[in-house]
Amino acid sequence: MSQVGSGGTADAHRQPDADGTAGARRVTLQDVAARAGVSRALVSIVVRNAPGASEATRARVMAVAGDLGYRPDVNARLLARRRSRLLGVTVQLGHPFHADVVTSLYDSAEEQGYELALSATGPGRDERRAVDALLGYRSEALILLAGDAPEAALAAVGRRVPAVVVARRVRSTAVDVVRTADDIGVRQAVAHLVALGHTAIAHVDGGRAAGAADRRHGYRTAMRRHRLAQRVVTGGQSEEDGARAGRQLLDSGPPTAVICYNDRCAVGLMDVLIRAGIRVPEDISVIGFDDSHLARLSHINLTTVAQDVTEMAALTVRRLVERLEGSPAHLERESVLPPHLVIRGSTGRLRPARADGLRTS
Amino acid sequence: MSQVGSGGTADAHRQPDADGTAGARRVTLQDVAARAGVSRALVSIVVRNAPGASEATRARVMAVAGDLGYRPDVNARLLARRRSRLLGVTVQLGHPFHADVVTSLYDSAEEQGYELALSATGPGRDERRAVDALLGYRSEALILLAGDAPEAALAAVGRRVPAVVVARRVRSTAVDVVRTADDIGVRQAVAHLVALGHTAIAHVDGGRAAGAADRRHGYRTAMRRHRLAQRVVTGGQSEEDGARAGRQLLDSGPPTAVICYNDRCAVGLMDVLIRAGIRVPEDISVIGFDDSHLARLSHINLTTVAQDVTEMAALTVRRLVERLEGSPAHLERESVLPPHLVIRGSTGRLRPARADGLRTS
DNA sequence: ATGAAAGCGCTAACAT
DNA sequence: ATGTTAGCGCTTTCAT
Repeated sequence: MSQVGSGGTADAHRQPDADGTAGARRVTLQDVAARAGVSRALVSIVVRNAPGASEATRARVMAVAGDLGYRPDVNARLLARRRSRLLGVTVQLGHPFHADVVTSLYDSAEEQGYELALSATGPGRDERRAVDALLGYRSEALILLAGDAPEAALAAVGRRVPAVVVARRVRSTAVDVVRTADDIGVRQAVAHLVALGHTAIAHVDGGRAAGAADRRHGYRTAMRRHRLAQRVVTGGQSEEDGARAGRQLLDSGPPTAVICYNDRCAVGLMDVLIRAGIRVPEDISVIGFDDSHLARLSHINLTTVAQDVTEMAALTVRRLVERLEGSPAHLERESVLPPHLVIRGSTGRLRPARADGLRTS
Repeated sequence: MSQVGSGGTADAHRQPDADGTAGARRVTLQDVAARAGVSRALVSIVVRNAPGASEATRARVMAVAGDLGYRPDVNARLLARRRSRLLGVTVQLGHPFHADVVTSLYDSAEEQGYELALSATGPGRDERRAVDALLGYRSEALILLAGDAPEAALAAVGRRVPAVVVARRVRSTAVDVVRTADDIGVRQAVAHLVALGHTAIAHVDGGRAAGAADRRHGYRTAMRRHRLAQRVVTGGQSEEDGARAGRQLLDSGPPTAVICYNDRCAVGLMDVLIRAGIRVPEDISVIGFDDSHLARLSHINLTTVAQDVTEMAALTVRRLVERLEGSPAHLERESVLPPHLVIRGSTGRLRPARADGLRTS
């Protein structure tokens, strides 16, 4: 209550610019203890809501703490505690799927009484750097989401601390893996398209991206089973990659349906196609992967293979916690979750005759 | 010394799953010191690369540290140091502009010898929570990027620790602000369109989002100056908002040019327009804001108002460092950076006659 | 129920 | 150049 505005009991009210420098001395446990007339240990008990303090003291201490604007120092806490209860996460900034996963991770972690430490990868900052930072923060375990470290590096990490690699296949047994059955997802996508009457189904793959090999394999297998001609175009994980593939498809005569490595790729592809006058889904059906928020946008309305993000996050955290707390219920290192197809508006029944093909501007 | 582990130089090589639980005991300074036969202080000096150790010792200690896989504990370091040199950042995951800013912040911070702590906001996790986490980590100063906290809360934060709000206007003098001259950006956009012959220029605004009011105001002012009729449509900061606005524009007869609150909004709008058979830029010109990587995608190729992200990041960090280190060169609390228009392919000269308008499907 | 004391892993004077 | 000694802010036995 006292924290909101400018008034209150005023200790917290400071003038950072009065002296130019903002010597914001931290309010410590000691301060609270002194003011409340008790020992630090007792204050510790109270603020942690641990047993061992009378209601009266509890109330008084809490009041003082609030008054002073006391905020526990997480670091000191970690240092003093045997355990840090910190889970480190490497994430690729600006990647919708990662954003979704992290959001779920926050929930799962909190549920289990753990905190999350984030470290971003990006241009000039690879997963290795991110991992180093996380380890330096005393993360007890790592969640590798960024996906751009070589397998050997991942294995090395797994040998130091419990780690789970999310949404990526890894051979090494040094790390746990929680991923989606990518091949099955693509298989479902193919089946859906076949049921709609499509036969000319292309796959814009993800190149060397996480899961790309499996998705490609799933496509090949499914097409073979349906006795259909395969057509794989090199794509990638970004919109730009999808756009490039789209242009290539345009040049070489587009199929009637495309399954893309992921939603971002599909969006890039669709953009190029639509700008060329090809209608989705009337002229061509498009399927993405991830069911990220991109796919759900009303105007995109993309049929896509959904990964069960919530379950992946929950499983990831549970797995790590089990390892950390020594109750290895799961002995297998790999969990493969089934995906499911979310049918939206970007796929449709094959029209006997193509409307008008390209509209030459 | 007996604690080092299982002997040999291969101490770092562990089998986390041998016993089910991964009791990964940390390698401490003490361990290295014992093994190298020197004091902890000396090891500390060496690993920090601080002056006060002979080359010989330095080499030996480093070798041992490498052998043991020693990794300094950032927390303990922070706790022991007078200063933490940690800058906390609230960021909205999955927001392209934020991703760009954070990337630059990492660079600027490193340059100044500071580290970044990230805390994400998202569904079920507001900026307040993120700030709490950051403060708990002992951040010496805060960089508020997420932008969804009420002003009063921001002011409260600024009163506790040096803070700069990025890319958002704030009245309170309790926080520093580094932002772009949003109104000027939009003014440049209008000028560009007018030069191309446009007169029916609409603005899809950002509602209550950061900077939206200024951009709206810039639009109104510019249009008034050019003696053009104003048309403001409610938008928002996401693709979805842009799409909605696009549909509205479609219903009520589209203008010949649109200036959007940001790139994401512009992309959503364009998608809807293009799907309706309207060509960009032949039939309608579209301008975004931010020059995020979205705008640079080859198929989007969006004319947009660029914010100087690099400079914003540098300024933000410098400002904070100045306050922290007591050299308040800048007394003003607010820095407003000039934006500049990046002309790409989504804007073009007005065609005298409209091609064919909507293509009724 | 409360307090005293011993660390957690590190840095920073201050000796030597 | 190297070692000693205090802490940093907190948790945790162990007494009282």
